[in-house]
Amino acid sequence: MAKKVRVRFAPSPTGGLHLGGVRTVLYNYLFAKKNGGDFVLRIEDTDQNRYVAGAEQYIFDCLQWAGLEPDESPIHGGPYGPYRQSERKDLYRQYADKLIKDGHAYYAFDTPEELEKMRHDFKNETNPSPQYDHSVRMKMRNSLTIPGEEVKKLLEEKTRFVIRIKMPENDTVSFTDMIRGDVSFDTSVVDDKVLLKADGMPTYHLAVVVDDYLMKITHAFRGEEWLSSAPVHILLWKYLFGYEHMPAWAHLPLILGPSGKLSKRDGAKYGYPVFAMTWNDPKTGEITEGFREKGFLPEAFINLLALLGWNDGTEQEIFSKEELIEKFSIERVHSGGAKFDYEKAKWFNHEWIKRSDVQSLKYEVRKQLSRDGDMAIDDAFLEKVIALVKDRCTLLTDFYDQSIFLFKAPGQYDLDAIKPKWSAAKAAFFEDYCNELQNITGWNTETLETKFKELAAQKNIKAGELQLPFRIMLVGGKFGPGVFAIAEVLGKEETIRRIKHIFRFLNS
RNA sequence: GGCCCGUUCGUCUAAGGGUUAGGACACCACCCUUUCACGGUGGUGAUACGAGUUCGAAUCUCGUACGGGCUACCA
Repeated sequence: MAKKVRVRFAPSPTGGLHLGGVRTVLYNYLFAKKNGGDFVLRIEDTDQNRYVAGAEQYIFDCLQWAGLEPDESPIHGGPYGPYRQSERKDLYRQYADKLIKDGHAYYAFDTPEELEKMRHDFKNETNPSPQYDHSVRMKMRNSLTIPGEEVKKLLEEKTRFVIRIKMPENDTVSFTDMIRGDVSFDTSVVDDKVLLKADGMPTYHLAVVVDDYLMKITHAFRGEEWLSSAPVHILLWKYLFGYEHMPAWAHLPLILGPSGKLSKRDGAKYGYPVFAMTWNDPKTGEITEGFREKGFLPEAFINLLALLGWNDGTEQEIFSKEELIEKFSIERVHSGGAKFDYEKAKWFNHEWIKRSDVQSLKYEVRKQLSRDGDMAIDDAFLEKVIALVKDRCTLLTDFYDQSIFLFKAPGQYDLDAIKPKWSAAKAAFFEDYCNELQNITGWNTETLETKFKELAAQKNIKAGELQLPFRIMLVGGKFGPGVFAIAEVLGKEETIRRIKHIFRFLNS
């Protein structure tokens, strides 16, 4: 009777959702789907000070865009709600009380000033950042040092207090991480973490354990930055609910920027996006461009994230979401941190655009083309265009530059590319070619090319020398798909019009 | 400083005692194409260092170095 797999992603709504966050979501999601389990989204908004309006909705939107929607969440609902920790506030106190009753936690009345003084007084060469731990707790103002009667009085007077865990002194806490294997900590070196804050809100440490228990979470995946505080959580599980209910842990390697952990703060400065979608910070007014707006396909985004630290053991690199669900295994996640490589990320996107069918790209491409004002675009025509240029687009945004000339005549022409070699003979060629085009039967790439080459041979001009001028006439510059294919899509009337239009410049 | 985690081409990684250490991105060359890409072929390029265990170590052990994370009434 194996328990039903239940996993959760528990972000705090403080800003944009970065690469590492989405990858954590992805691994949770894949693991849940693979094992027929549930994926829950829980909002960890216990810090009023860092709360940012709109961030929660933004996270939902990111998950929706990425196609990683949870089964249970504040908006989807579910049997274990509420899914916002701020709305669960009253739940946590009883667990903190139980810890106190059992001697695993205590009240601490120290003011911020007193804490600061402690850190200052105990600071020295060998201990640059003193902690509130077994070595100092007996020198502080808490229920361990203050007589019971007095503690009672302080509580009755509503003196501000926090509840701290009382870390055992000479114990070893160990657990097996699904990615790293056995990890152990000496409890003497971890501090007496605050579990319940003065405002009555739990800290992450208490909340994560209580909620994982209440929500029947079976597997807990989170970033490696949590590894150091794992002993606190393990102990809390032992004191409160027993190891038999504890989820299996997996601490995911970090995704690194050029120097260290990818930070939410310095998004723009790397030269590539770090957020899934553009984040507009209401506090600073700062706008940080996301992968979606940069022109990434959600399928590609997920694919590249999955492969950042995981592979299926074969040489396959392009995976659909369905394939990922089928092949994913947490044990194959690499344990080392991965530096993010934007070039490779773009390659994934390029591969996905190339493999996407025309239909599925229509919506996005239409959006790109309407960048500078809405355009009436014929559906069938759009399909032809996409088929013609998609292989040369790395980002969705490339569709504009690669194909806008098919919708409106070029704004400028690279005449310098042809003028030096222009001649009366060439001018005559194009004049005759126009006449032939007028009467051509079967307007397609092959016919256009055949006629072009026949005429060139007739006039004794190398066809190659005429192709560049032709390209400039149709495209405006030295880029784009094959000229004859372009002419085919452009159609007879427009092709002739463009040849004649630029013809005038060249003959003058 | 302390604790924890990590370390294979520039980057992401494969290889879980025996391989000419494989692939991908990027880079370079050639081919294709008289545009630019795509594509094709080939190339440069790595087991951090030092000990040990072993017939044999990228792989196991220890030490060193380096990198990262944590060290808040933030998550």
